[in-house]
Amino acid sequence: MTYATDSIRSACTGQTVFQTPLGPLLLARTARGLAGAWFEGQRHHPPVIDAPFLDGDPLLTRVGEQLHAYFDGATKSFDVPLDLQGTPFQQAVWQALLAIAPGMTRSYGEIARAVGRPVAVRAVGSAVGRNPVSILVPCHRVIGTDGSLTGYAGGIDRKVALLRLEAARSLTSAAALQRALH
Amino acid sequence: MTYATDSIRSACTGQTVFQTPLGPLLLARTARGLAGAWFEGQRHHPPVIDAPFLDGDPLLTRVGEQLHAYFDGATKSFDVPLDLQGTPFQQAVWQALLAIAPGMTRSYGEIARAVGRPVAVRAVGSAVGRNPVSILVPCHRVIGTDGSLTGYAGGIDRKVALLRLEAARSLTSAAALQRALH
DNA sequence: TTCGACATGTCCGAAAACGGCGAGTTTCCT
DNA sequence: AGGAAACTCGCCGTTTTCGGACATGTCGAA
Repeated sequence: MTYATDSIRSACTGQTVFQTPLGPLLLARTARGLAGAWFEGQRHHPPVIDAPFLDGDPLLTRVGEQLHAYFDGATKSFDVPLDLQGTPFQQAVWQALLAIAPGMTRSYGEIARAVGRPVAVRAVGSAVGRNPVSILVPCHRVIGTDGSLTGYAGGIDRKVALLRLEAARSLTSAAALQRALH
Repeated sequence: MTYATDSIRSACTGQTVFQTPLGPLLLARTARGLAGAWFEGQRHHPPVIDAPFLDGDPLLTRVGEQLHAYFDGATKSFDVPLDLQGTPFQQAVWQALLAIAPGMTRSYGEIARAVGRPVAVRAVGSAVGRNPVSILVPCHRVIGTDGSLTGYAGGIDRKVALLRLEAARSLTSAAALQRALH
């Protein structure tokens, strides 16, 4: 059975679209928490979510508010229950992402070591790329060891924008930004 | 005793040939309705029909008119009494075919489930292939689950032509056409 | 009577392909 | 000499693809 993609599609109980400065963001929830946040046209974006569009859903509304504050620069952290659907390995990786503080970055190798699979670097790359909840699970804070941005399911441009927004100040990310901006 | 073929051959009271854009179509009737419509050289085409060739038969004439309208794109549905000779299983399958609306397609598995024999998929394939009344009983609207056209007693080309004529718009049939046309 | 051939679909295991990497080497510039 | 870019290759979880086995009704041929 296919883990993430299919199980998300069927488990969701509601969805809505939130407008961000980086384009529309599709939010999807399950009974237990936020399960998806994909940019329009994002890679690995589920084609369809089998769930009704909700306008006044408390959880989704709260996510919207926090996203608003985030893009305003008022805050950099989120506080909503997440329901991340994925394989055990993916879960571990995504949890590791949640431990990266705003303004900081980690390399794929560091994440690999953090989850106890020091050599599974490339697999970490895959898992990071399949993060179902953009922004809140900060997959954009993972960059190459040499500081290159390497990739982002929503497009490198959005990755740059998010890192700039968080005013990343660590040495590596400074170098990364420099590279990304030429 | 052999079911369909023989019983059709002997029960028929008249026949005629109708010219279509896809080649000559042999029409055969019984006392109760249209019993056969085979393309030239079609698989399972009865070698000979023991019935006189009729020119002015009301039923056959009516079928001809409706076929004319069908190939002109003026209509996609037919309204003539059918007398389908076959086993109970075949009857059930052919009835299921009649329930497929023009422009839609079904998979062999869906038909199998529709007749209450979810695992008799392969038998459904046989039964569909032995449909005695081409076009009016829309066996051309049955395709593989993966969208492949798989087969047609009158030749895949004719199946493609019929589906195109009906401007099938469902996703599966779109994929099917794409495959068929390479 | 028996047997084989069909206009398929599902399930399962195996194998191959595919990445949001990184370390090491080579190449090609000052 | 140095050092940055280009290239190679191994790493690994996940996904996709592929092949085989099985189930089913009917008909024609041995």
